[in-house]
Amino acid sequence: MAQKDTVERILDAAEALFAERGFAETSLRTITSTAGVNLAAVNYHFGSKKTLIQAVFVRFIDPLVAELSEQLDIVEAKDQPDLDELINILTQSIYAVHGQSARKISAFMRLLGLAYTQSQGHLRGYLGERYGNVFRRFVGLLRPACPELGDVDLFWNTHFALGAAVFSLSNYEALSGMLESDVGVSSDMNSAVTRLLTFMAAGLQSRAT
Amino acid sequence: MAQKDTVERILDAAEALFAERGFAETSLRTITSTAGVNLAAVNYHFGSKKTLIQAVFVRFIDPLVAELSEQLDIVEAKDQPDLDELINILTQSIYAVHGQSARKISAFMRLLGLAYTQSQGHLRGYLGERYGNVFRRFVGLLRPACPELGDVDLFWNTHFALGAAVFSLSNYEALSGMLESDVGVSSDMNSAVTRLLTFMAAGLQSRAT
DNA sequence: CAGCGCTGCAAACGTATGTTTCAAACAAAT
DNA sequence: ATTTGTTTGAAACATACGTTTGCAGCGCTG
Repeated sequence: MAQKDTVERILDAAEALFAERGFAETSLRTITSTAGVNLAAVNYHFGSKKTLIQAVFVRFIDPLVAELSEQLDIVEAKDQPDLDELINILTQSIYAVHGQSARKISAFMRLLGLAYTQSQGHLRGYLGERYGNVFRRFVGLLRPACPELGDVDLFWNTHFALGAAVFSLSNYEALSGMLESDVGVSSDMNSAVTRLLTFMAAGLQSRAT
Repeated sequence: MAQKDTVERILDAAEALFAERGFAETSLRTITSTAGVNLAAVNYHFGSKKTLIQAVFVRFIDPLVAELSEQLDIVEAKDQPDLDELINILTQSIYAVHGQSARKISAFMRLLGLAYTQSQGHLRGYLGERYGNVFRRFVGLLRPACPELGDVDLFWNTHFALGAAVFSLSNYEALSGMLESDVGVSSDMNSAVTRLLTFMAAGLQSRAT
């Protein structure tokens, strides 16, 4: 075929549109006309809108956890990695799979945030079941890297850090606009990510008194 | 009237439903039937769904910003407050206005998150115009409390911290469920908030090398 | 009492949504 | 070349949405 497969074109369009507007705000007609395919193609190939949403997530998370899992294999064979190494592994896995462009990373984070907030249960449960073990493996390596933290501290700090990343990067465009108008400084995403990683590392090691 | 005013009942229902499902996922019919009022009442009293959304935000942010502004008046008259004091002022203002129940705080944070993510421009612009000055006042006090940070560091760290708070508290119910099933520890929101504040304080003072 | 402004109600309007249908086009295999 | 299974296409379906309408009830004021 001269042009990409219908299934992939639908997934491409849906991924971009979901990221920028959310699930409910994105109609199948918008998706199919953006993708240049017939309306019925979604229900033919995916069954329903709900399963299309799941397919979008599977396609964009699967390679990431595969990459991350490989990196964890490598690092587990060596000495216990420290916190910076672990954060670096996570960051580099994301870059390796999804690239470094601000738009791509922003969309990635927005979808991640949607998985937590916009799901009426079905999506979060599905993703937790599918990717929970890799996540737990990562936390398992995180534990000895933060020796003074208990399991509860570690759990919360991890999600605080996740929240900082999801929120700031998924709204990166709006925030960098604010930065420009309020502080008068233009920003590039690389430096924002660097600051974010510093913030996360500092926060992750903190412990309530 | 024996029961609350129609306008208030609509706002109550809309606030709760928006918080738990988002804007697009909440229909006017659901709102009005939850509130026990007629469908047309929304358009009669508020004009449209869009302006109802704005009204919900105004009602729940206005008292908070007023309280916070008062506290900033008090603290500005004294010596320069340190970081912990400033964070404490913010936390106590939220508690003072919205109470400390997990459900209320969770709804508060979820709405705050929606204002950033789900707005197609109209809401974020509206809120920025209405509350921007108080926010800038707070950041102005934050600056001397973090003397080694430049304006750009401060801007990003502030939003990282905001993200950590919004993400973790708006998903508090789901996260505490995960904590219970994964770590086997039941959690109360107060201790989670304590940990969050520690995380935020540590992250806020961090600086990229 | 008559008139007026405000609120509540049931019903309808027009539009957009997700989904289904069924025939046509296509590719691959016999 | 014909058949078979798969994929597209245009159209329709049923439902849900935000909004508007017209009327009935109410408490006022003159």
